[in-house]
Amino acid sequence: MKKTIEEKRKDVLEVATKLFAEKGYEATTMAEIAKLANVGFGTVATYFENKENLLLKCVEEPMADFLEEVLRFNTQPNDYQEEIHQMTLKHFQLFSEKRLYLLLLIHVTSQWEKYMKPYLIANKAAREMSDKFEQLIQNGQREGKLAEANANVLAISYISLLLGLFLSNTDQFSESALKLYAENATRLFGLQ
Amino acid sequence: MKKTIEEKRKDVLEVATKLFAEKGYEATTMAEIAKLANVGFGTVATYFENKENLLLKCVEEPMADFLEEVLRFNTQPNDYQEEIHQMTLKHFQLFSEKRLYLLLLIHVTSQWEKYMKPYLIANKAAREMSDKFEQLIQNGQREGKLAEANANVLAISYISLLLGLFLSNTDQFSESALKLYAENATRLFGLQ
Amino acid sequence: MKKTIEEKRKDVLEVATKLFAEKGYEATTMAEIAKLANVGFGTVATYFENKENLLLKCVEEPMADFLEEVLRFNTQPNDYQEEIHQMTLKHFQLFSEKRLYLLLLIHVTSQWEKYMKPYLIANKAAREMSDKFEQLIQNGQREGKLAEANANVLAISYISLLLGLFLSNTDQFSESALKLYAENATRLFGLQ
Amino acid sequence: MKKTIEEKRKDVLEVATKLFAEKGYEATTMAEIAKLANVGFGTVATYFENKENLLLKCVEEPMADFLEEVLRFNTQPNDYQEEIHQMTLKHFQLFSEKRLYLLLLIHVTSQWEKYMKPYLIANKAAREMSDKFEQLIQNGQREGKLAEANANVLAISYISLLLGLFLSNTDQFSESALKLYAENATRLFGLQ
DNA sequence: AATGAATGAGGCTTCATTCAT
DNA sequence: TATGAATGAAGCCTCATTCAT
Repeated sequence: MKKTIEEKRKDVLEVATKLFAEKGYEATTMAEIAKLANVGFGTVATYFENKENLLLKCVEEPMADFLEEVLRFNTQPNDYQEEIHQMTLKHFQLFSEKRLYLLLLIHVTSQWEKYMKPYLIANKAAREMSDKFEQLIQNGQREGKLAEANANVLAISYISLLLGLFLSNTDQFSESALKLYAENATRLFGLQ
Repeated sequence: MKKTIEEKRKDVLEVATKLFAEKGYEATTMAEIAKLANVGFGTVATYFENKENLLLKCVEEPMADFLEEVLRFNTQPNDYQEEIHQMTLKHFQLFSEKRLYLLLLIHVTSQWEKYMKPYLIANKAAREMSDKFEQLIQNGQREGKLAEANANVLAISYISLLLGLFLSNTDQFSESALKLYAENATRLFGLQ
Repeated sequence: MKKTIEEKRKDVLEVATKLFAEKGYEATTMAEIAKLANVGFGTVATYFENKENLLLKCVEEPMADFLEEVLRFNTQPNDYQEEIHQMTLKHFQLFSEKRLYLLLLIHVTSQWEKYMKPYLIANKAAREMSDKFEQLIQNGQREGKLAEANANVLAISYISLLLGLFLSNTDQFSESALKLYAENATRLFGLQ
Repeated sequence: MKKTIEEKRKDVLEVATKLFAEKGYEATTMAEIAKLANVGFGTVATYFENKENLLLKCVEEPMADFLEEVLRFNTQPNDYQEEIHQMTLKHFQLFSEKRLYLLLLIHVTSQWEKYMKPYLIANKAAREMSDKFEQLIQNGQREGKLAEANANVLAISYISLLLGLFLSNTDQFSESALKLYAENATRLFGLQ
């Protein structure tokens, strides 16, 4: 039973993302990607032109869905406590699930001069997140529901906490552990 | 005026740390390190045997001092509010100052299978930090001064926030910005 | 008109054998082999993995045919005089023709600790030769046709004479010279 | 108790000869020689200028004594049988003892284009040996004591047998084994 | 005289890319 | 369209040599 082109292309992207994230871009070879994706290694070149472009696609293509999920919260909820609880839990679950993708984003970010195009994509997304968090925070502060901290600082701290947690821990978190971390994070916002 | 061996060795270590952190281990060439450190490139090999060992020394040698500074806080202070305020400010300043070193630690951690020896060093340090933070938190909780969260979760969240902040932001923070972030972080502990 | 893979592989092996034999393994560069074999120098790596393995193949692959030719004599002939005359002539011609291969064998033998795998192959062949010569000698002695020397000593002396002649003389022997040396060697066996 | 310069120089030469012979010229490092000779490695350069010249001295200096010993036989003896018996035994003992030196000579001979100067020395010696053997043989033939073979062929065969034996056998021969081989070799001359 | 720190040329190897099938 | 044989650029490392002490 042969796979469609679209399926094979996706296999390659997934394998590449995993390897780029775990071993780094330079240390990952095209041959290794091809092998783990069960395609001939000329095929990878056919699909993605070259290695650099493959990295770009690894960063680019999942971004829309990822960002959409991250930003799926209400900046003017009736109940800030409830909204933020749900949001943090969602984020911790999502970031845990997409850990490899985040690792990849950090890689391209920390070497932004080399990976300019992927970096710009990652950076734009980070700003969008930060902006929407700020809105939520400012709205909550205006209604006296959230701590009176600098909204930008708080937003960036929140993102940093999320990233730092999944980047510096190599092993998976259980569902219950994620819940604990999510609840803990709400304190940043001045809740509880 | 010639530099001593010790000075040149230190130059090499500093340059290597910077490049490994910014560009990644694989993407950094020995020739580049040598050039920026103003030594012939056989000299790097003379000092450090090989690239892998150079990485190890970059991680290993600064660790003792770094760890000592990070752990320089009192786990049973009279005034928890004051102690934690000072501690967080100290940590944000220190992590900002040692940003490159932290980047390097994250690199080896995120690819721990490849960089086993450096990873073990980084990991041991992380556990020591986490342990001492936990002690502080548990003591504070026993006296009713800190939030009743799981101490381990809180400690790891605090470290994650610190790491995440300096890893995902490529530019320097001003002294006043650091102060804001530090104060903001105290909320994690349930202060203010 | 393009060469087949098999032809190119053989070209590389021949060039490598020649250079390894004439200049020594260490002094021969992969680039030199590739150039003389008219292939790109990555190609040599594609065919043979690495230099060490190339040496192994140079020793290994021609051995079966070579050994078969060397051992093509009758250990119980009717006419020992005739058989040994023909055998020695054959051997001197063969060793002259395969001079480069023999040089290579001596190289790996004289540095056996470094070239373990090729050495074992060469050594096994040497023992097979020696064994079959001994049989011939013992049979001839039993029938009173050959000198009453220690058979093992005689066999090894014969091989040594063959090897020594072609190793220590850098230039080619003419057909008539070979005949002279061959006849001369029969005296070792106590003939004539 | 410090060694004299002359003693240290000799140590270096001996170590170098051993290593050049066993591992080959290219595979032997100056550092290794210096270490085994218990001198600093700049010292080797001070004594011998450079590696190439060290090789030359390894070949050159022992040659006079060696040649003198090899040529110490009478080309017009009263008893050819006796003289040749004694000569062969002497040669087999000497070549066994100087096996490393002979290996070295073969090395430089088989790569004569690279090691021109050492090669010329070795070659000149070989011709001197061959010439004196020829004289002995021709004299013996004239008196009807030796086989009527081509004297040059016989001389070269004899040298070849000696060289081949010690080059292709990696292990030491016992005194009694040497005696067997020596006696066996006399048959080449038509004795016994 | 003796040493070894510093150096960079050159080799082996890896690997992204090209191209003919 | 999919493949992998062929290629050579570039990196790490080894090591002979130089030179200041």
